[in-house]
Amino acid sequence: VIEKHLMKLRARDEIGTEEEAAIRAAVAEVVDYAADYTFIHRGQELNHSTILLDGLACRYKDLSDGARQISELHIAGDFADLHSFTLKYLDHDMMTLTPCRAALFPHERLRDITERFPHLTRVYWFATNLDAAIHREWELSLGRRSALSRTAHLFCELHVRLAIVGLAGDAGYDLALTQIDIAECLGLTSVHVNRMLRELREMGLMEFSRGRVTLMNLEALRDVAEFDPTYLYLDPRRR
Amino acid sequence: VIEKHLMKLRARDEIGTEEEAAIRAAVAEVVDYAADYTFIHRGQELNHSTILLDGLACRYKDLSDGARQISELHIAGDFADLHSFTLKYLDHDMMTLTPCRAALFPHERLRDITERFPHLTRVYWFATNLDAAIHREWELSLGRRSALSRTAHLFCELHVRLAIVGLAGDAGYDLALTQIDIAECLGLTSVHVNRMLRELREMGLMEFSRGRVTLMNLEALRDVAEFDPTYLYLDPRRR
DNA sequence: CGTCGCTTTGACACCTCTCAAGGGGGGTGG
DNA sequence: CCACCCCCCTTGAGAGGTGTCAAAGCGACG
Repeated sequence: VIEKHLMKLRARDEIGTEEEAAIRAAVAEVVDYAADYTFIHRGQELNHSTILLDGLACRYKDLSDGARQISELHIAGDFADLHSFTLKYLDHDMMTLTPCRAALFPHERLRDITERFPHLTRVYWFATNLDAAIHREWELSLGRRSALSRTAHLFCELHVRLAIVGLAGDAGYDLALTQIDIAECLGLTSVHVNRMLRELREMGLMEFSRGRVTLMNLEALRDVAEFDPTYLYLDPRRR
Repeated sequence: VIEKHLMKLRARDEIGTEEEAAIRAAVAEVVDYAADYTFIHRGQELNHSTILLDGLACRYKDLSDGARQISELHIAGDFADLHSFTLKYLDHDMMTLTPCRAALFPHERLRDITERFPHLTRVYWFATNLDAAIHREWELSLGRRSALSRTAHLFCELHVRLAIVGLAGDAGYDLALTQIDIAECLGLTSVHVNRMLRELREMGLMEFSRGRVTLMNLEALRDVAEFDPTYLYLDPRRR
């Protein structure tokens, strides 16, 4: 069930067979969530972490006027809340955006892994640091990129991340998000996201329609976004 | 030399005497950097991490037109680039904003710690997750808070973080930043930061002048910022 | 005591938001 | 099977928040 998770880990480091066995053994339960279901509430005490097997989920925070900011999107294979292992409770909510299947990983077994597998511990530590790197890139987008560039950047990031787990090709990828969801990632309104998508389409770069992203000119799209995949750490110089 | 670092760790967890000794023993060297010195370049291979002993530093990324976004500020006691231990190279630059003193921590000794001290390993893993939590809060600021609220929020965060290491009191704190630096944290121009600071001053909330923050009405400032310190994880429910 | 960088202020431009209205598609119930 | 309905998408017009440009003031340092 966790093949995509292993694909993601192996894109950055080697995972031995004993380590793989330990990961597989740590899965306690597989659960299904409906779309738009908040499966972790801020402040809630947690004793397990969640690997996303299928579907799209996100971390988000909001303000008193209801404005919501998604701080990261999660795709199949992501350890969506691995950080809860050391944090014990989260500062944000986690929500599904589409129907999702997930594997639950008790913290107790993670702790076991940290005491028996130092290398695997570093691999998982790395995974949470990768989430932080994505946060930093989004801070750059939110703070300094124009709405058009920021929109292009999100689709470039998802293209790379989905390709790692076999869910994207050169032509494009499926992405069951609404323009409202995208607006909440980008710090824009859905009205403006709509205008930016139209502009990207009229520029001949990409199209997003009915849950499908069609890449018409990836290179030009990356230029608009100033997309540099360094922050996704696919160049494994480690160990 | 690392007293502030220990204060920061102990604000969130217990550190035993053996662990403290291991930390002290891991410091290889103490160095001084001038202000505005980029001490880590993106992509550069790293074999040590840096604890900030004194001064202010930051992580930043920039775009081709020169626009710069600071993704996190670091104060005395912070392990500024602990994440480089698992990442091996960084996706961003690190720069001093004031003259700084720093302790260098070879990755080799950190690896040693991860193999001998599972609890301390989790403490340091937690520390990198805390940085990610700060990134998420900044994403919320950059994406959804107004310029005024965002400005207020930064000063609330620094007040809490500096107080943990004994560098802030109820009256205020020293902060040797320029309005340009603040603008680069907030995704604004320095001109607009200046206007927001004037507004906060005229509202009787706080004043920032010549490297000194004076808190005139902290409660009201926090209201404007919608500041909730949960994301700084000062409520230790763990272990 | 001059210089250079930072701060402060004003006027104006522009990017993105707000508000509003109509269109479309898929699911659900009759 | 059809019709309705509810989201979501799309587009336009106008408002407003923040950026740009410019100039003067201030302060620290050599």
